[in-house]
Amino acid sequence: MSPMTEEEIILFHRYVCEGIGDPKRLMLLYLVAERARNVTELTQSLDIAQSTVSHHMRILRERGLVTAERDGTSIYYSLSDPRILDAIEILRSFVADLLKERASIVNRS
Amino acid sequence: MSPMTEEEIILFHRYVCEGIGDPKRLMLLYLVAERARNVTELTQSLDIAQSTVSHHMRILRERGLVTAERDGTSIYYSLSDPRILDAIEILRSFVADLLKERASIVNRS
DNA sequence: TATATATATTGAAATATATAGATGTTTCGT
DNA sequence: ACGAAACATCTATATATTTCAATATATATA
Repeated sequence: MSPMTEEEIILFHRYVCEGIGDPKRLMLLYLVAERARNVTELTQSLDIAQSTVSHHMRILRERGLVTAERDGTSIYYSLSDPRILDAIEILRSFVADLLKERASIVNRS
Repeated sequence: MSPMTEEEIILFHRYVCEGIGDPKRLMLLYLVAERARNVTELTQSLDIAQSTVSHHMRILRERGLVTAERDGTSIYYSLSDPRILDAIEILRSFVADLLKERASIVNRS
């Protein structure tokens, strides 16, 4: 739990935070974490333009969060490392508790 | 590890991703995770305008990532939940491995 | 109550990001 | 080699975000 240097922070931000820094990309990460999916499938799941999906997948790929594998004309994306979802799940439990807490504060008034 | 609904993704993004979505805020999180610090201390540590620190702390506070406690004219911020750093540390190890791997690929050429 | 200190808020400028449409590239089948 | 399908890239636009300076607010002290 040693503090990050400023340089490490910059890298961490670029690789991880920018990666998960958009709701659409989070959904894409969950979709490819479930199983490898190609761009067409992802486009259909999210109801956004194909070029937008490609753009997001490029960001995820450049940052090492997903891996791409070609099969014919399709490109299948997968989650590159289980730790990504592990961490997201921890934060997810935090948010769940936080929202519960905030809801109870509202109801108490 | 159940998939998030779209609504949960939106909330998760708002609370966590937007929170850690800036390098300066990441540094601020690490600083207040170490020990409670007031705005003046944080401003000196980061070499940015005081109003900018206040702005970032507001974002962290609104999203429940830090808690604020007044002591006289000062306001001391602390990390609100250890899980936040736990998750960041997991992702940090992922990024460390990723960079090692990419460095070795570069050197191999 | 007046002054100083600490923090928050507002407003404006610069920068970054998401998105879609159009077009380019790659691969496969014919 | 040609056409179709899948994906990537480019360009432009709309929107969001970061930042600082100026100002406001809150607290303590003389």
